[in-house]
Amino acid sequence: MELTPSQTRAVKHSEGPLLVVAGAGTGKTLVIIQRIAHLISSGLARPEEILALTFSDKAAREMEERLDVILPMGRFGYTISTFHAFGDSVLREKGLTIGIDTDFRVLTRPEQALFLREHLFELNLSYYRPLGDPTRFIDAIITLISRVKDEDISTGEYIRYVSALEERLKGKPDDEELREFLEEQRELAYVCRRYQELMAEKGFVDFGDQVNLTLKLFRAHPRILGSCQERYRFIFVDEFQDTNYTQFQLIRLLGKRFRNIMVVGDDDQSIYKFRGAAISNILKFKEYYPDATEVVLTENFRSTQRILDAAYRLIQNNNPERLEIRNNIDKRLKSARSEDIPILYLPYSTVSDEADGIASLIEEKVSGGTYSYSDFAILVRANKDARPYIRELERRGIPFIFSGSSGLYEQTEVKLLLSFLRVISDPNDNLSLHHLASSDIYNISMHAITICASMGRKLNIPLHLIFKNLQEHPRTGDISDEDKEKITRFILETYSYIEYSRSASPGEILYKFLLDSGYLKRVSDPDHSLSALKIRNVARFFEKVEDFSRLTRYDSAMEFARHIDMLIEAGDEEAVTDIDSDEDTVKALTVHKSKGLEFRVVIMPGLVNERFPRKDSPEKIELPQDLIKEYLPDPENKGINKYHLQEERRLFYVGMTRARDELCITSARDYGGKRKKRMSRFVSEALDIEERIQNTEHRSQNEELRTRNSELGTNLPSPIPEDHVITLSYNQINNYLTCPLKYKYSHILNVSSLFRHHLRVYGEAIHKAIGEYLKLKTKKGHLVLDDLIRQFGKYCIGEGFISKEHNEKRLEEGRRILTDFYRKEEESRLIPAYIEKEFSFFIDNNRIIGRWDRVDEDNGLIKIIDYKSSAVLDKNRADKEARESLQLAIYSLAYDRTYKRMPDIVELRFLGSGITGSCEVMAINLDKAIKEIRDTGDGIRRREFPPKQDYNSCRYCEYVRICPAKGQQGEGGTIVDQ
DNA sequence: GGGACACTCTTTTTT
DNA sequence: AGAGTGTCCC
Repeated sequence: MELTPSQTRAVKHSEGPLLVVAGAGTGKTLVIIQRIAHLISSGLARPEEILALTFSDKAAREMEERLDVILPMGRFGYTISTFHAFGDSVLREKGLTIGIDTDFRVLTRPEQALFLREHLFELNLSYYRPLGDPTRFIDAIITLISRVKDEDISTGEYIRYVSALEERLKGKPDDEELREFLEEQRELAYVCRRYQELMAEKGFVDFGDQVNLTLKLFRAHPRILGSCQERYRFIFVDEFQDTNYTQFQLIRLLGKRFRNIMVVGDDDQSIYKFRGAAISNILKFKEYYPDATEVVLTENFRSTQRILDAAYRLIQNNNPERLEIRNNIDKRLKSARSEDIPILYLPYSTVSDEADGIASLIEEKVSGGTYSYSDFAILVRANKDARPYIRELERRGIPFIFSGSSGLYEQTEVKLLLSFLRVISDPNDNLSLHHLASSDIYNISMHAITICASMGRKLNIPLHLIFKNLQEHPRTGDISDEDKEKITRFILETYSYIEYSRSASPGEILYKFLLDSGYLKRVSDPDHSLSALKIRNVARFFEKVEDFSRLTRYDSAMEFARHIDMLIEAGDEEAVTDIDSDEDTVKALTVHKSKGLEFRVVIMPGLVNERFPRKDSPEKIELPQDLIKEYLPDPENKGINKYHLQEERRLFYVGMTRARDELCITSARDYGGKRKKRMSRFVSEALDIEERIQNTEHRSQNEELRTRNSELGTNLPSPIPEDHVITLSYNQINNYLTCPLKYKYSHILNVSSLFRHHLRVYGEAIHKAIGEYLKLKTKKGHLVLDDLIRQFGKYCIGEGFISKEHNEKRLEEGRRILTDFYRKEEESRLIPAYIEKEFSFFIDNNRIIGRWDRVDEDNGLIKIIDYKSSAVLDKNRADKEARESLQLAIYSLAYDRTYKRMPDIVELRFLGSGITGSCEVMAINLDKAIKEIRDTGDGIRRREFPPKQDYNSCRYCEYVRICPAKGQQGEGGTIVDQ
């Protein structure tokens, strides 16, 4: 290929620092490769003097391959690798010099989380380890640790920073805010240090270390550094705008001797701030290297001029913090192509119209003959934004690949294998047993399982034992002979797998299971259109099994089941499909993933406010500004998320410049929420008004009625009649409102796990203890503090706690709370009217049952009290909770119906903090509560249990692991099997 | 112009 | 669950 004059200038550059500002599609990798080839073939450099650094393995591989092509015999000796791989090799070779076990293992992020969790109580934490939810900050802490390493901050530095804060506080001891900040920072600084020590002890290293420790090593050992400097005479960095502070320090150090540093990048394509990228590296490169040669590449070989102009118009809005301004250069891209196709902007009224319009557009263009499916890419801001468009493609049978980064563990076939493994390693795991029994492998009817499950729940016996001793239990008459047979077979097989698992590896057991059950065969049925995908998913899962086998000494199913569960809980994610497919399919992917790729037609949907640009969400734990060495332009101007908006704009820029021929951007007003969405500001920044107005004519004709909801109406069992009484507790109502499907699992199918969460164990123990005390009090008796605490201690133990230390800390906390409680109660001479008194009343034909923790009567005022073991710290918030509590509303209604008068006051007593939230009963919205009760009753009568896939509903739901609604929205081409 | 309230979103990804 | 933003009403 012929090089342009500026490309040639970069390629022929001989020595000294070189900055190549290479806009999108201007051949930046080509320039690196050509220059390397040039240096080698002209004898200016020997191959082993070349060090080229990239970010991803893929980029390194590609560069190597391309270099191979043009340098057939110079193959050997040069180093092309990622920053991490380079650091890794240095550490393995020389790590001993800074006390690193060179046989270290690199922990992935979820492994780090697990590691931290394991050692959580060896860390001196309080604020960042709340006892009610000790693991809450683990992710945030790991992010912080990684940020610290990206910013080249040593633990010593961090601790010195904390000392400085201490000094500052001494100056103004009344500054509470500063004190609090100091305490938090102190915890964090010491966690960073302790983490590092613990990792070193175990011979672990994390990704951040691979670069950071290498830098540390070079700094500590000038001789090693010197020999590396001597060796790598020419250094190349691709995608320089994505380097973080530490990486740049490493490059500077390595290149100090010869200063032959060539960096290639585009400030307008810096989109990885969230993982530490320091755009200032490229912006300030010329300040670090004033003598640097600068080459600007603006000849674009990819897109039409229209697209480039629009992108340029957009990105101008990031001025003046751009190289174009700072270095006074012209970055306007010039197209090497002559086609002129208008950019489409299509505004729709609803998402389904939008999805429809996009699918139609693709179909039309493909049937027009000039395009094939693989020419199209749908670029979204976030993975989940892709859902509606993918669903429409799927509905129409348009082949597509969605390159999500997660989802493997949510696939039906993988979930089943997980359940199988859990059952094998712990047959008492009722949830998984239930899932496995009802799967289409064993196909036992829901009816039969439900009978057994209720029996198990009542007798508090694990489900598998009910299955095993079916005859011994009374109500089994209701189970058909066919089901009985299936159950017998199921339990026999399960026990035999358990037996087998004593001697076999998890891989072997899984394999046997897949063969024996015929599942593999069924899934590989060629008539089944999804078979290939499912097999791939199963295969991927097997890879995970093998990884485990390779890395652990205990290669048993039980270990594996525990390990993988913890990994998943720690946030391990595996993708379902691969974007690198040659098949003729439409590609759907995030803009981030699209970086470096190109497509003939790029479609960017969902361009509305709050989606693109997305609003800023700062890190949960932020690194203090004072510790950041990276240059932050104009730190004054920070708050108004200007940087964030700029980064989003660059992201949009990257998306637009992926298009070769056509760019189509779309938006809708209605995305399902109550509020109508406004068009993204980026649309107007990219297109001028005329273009937009012209495009406004373009609307989807397809306003047909969507009949999606009708799916719900079909095939439902007959409803429970109106006149039939159903009984509900607050807990049931609450569950139904959280998620109807959760209600079904818990109260109809009776799937319950024997596992009790630590918060429940603790809460119940507190309740039992104070209940005991108060009951005695009403009987004019007295329970002494020691006994109160003893009562509590008896119940506050269990497997649910993170560790023994966690349990002990909770016991301590409970003792403190109870002592407080005791003291207050002893002071008060008020005798409760009722303790744990039961009630029941009707709303229509819904019988509501429950019990009041406590009712007081004081000077004719009736007060209903409910105890909470949690800690709400703010009185206002506590009052608000009391006002909005469905539970208290129900309790008030119950009191009114029972005693024909309303209570006067209701209270939530948060024992954890000693704060009481109270409100007059008048302030409670009873109508709302009644409506919620009615809705629940109606839904249950209609037997409607649709999953409510809510962020929060699912986050803390114990059924997520087996819930069929998770991961079934058509991602990766999977459909719902129902 | 401000306070109360309603609504909406809780990414992006590599090593 | 919690924070941030938009809207409505005075």
